[in-house]
Amino acid sequence: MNILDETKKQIRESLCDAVLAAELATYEQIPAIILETPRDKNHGDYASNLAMQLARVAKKNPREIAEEITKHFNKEKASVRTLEVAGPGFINLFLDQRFLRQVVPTVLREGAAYGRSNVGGGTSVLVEFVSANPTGVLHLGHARGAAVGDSLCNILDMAGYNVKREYYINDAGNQIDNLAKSLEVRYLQALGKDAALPEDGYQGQDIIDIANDIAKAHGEEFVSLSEKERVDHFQTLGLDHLLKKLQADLEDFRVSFDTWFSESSLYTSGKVEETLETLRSNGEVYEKEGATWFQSTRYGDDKDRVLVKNDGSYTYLLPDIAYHKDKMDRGFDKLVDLFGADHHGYIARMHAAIQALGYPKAKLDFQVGQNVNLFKSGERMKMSKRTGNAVTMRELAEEVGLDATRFFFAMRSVDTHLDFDMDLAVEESNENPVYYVQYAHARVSSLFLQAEEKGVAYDKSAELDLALIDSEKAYELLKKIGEFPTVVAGAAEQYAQHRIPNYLHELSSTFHSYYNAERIVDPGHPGLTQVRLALANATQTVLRNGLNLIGVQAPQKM
RNA sequence: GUCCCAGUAGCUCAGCUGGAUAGAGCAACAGCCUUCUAAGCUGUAGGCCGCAGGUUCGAAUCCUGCCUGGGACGCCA
Repeated sequence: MNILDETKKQIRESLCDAVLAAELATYEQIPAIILETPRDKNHGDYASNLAMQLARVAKKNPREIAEEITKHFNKEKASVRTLEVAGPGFINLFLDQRFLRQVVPTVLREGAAYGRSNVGGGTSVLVEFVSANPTGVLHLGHARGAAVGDSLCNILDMAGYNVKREYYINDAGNQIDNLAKSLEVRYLQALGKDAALPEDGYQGQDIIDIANDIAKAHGEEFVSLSEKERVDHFQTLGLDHLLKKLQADLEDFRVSFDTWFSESSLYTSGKVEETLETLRSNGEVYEKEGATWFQSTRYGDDKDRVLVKNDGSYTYLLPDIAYHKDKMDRGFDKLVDLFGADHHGYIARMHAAIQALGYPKAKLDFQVGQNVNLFKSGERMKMSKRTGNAVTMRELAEEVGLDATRFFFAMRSVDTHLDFDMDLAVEESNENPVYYVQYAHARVSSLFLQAEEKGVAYDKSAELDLALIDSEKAYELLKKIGEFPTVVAGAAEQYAQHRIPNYLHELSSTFHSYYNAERIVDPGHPGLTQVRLALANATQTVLRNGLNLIGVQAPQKM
């Protein structure tokens, strides 16, 4: 429990007590008390609309009610300095801000753990994200998914959820066969033999590179194998290579997964069959026109879906259902799927599927990342996987910088379309908000150096005279720092990772303002210097903790 | 035609599940460095919150209908 939340809770209780004392309503009649943070400082630190909500019950006008509540309110207990009745009946509460000073020792004590809360209550969550087809390159959309998903997981973790990250590998089906065949052809070509790429084969240079490597290492070793053996072999080799590359790309993007789940393992373990049988015995499927259909319309889908085609093979949906069944059976309290807008039609059918299997719909949440458009030299870059023309995740990070890329993706709500202007990000990089936040962090480090040079080095174990903190700017900063755990908790509950960058920007702004208003390192006043450095240190800790959540570095120097 | 997302300052976006005079960054304008990092600070200007109804004490926020832009609607994945 953090200081701000505790104070708010205390205020709510005091308001409740005041209503009862004034005999305005019974306990049962009192609604959930909402404390707003007014935009305008003249309206206090918090404002409550309680009087307006009680107008009906008490049969009095809201202003009158507000006056009554104010009269019976216990100010000392709730750290409230004054109360005012304003507007149509708002009760504005002005805090005795001195309680905020406790934020400093709290942050210094908790350090990297400051911001943790237990709103998650240990709920286990499996977040699946990226899950790009291994035969393609990670492009912009995946970069967004990777940045958002990873940030979200970090946030969930800090808010007391038990998080696991998973990548679902589509290593079964046509695309992989195709990969194997393409690789085989390139291998034969590398050996100077005559072979033609299948019509829908993979054109990419990476396939050629892999084939050349294999040819170099193994020579003609595989030529004598039967075609089937050869293709199988190339499938394993190719996949292995692609996965390693994928993993490396993601690691370099500061994203790592707890599990890499193989689609083909669902076939070998018999889980695909098993899922189909379960659906069948639950009476959720029927046969029509030689195919097997899942009656997803029962659960609100637009139309029924084919699971087994009339040639006997499975559609992508069946293994995907089996995959979600497997995830459910692994005992997670919650599953989160994060993917691109092009798969949004998938939501209804997957929700239908898990219900048909007997799991509650609410256990599976979806986050849909809207499209990313890349602009370069004022022109929109067309995305194309096949021609290899798209800007890849790696290229983007290299050109723009990893910190800026991650911050940029994290700062936008996932469900908005995103225009990524590379020229702006590269050429005018100092205008990127990430630098503003990092600068605040580096500035604090610089303060410590200054203090040392001037003989008033920051002493972490020094006794702090917190009473020396007593300015409006300092209180604003303290309040902002105090909000951090609540911001993290809210971001977790709403899957709103973008609130973290926004918060960090606000915190930085508050700090820069404080920095300009008060001289922190002042050799003439060692005690004051210590307190102010402690406040700066607390700020820096929060900046660092927040940047960690979104995978951005916190530099000591810029 | 159906479904999803978006529409808020010139541009890019916030707006904490319904609150008071709608915010930030960039761009524009005016100030602030012999003193801790000017990648900073202070101030000014800039708005029919797509449009029209509805719900109520109160709507950018919730409901309905339209308009515009993006995406999805396969026995592809």
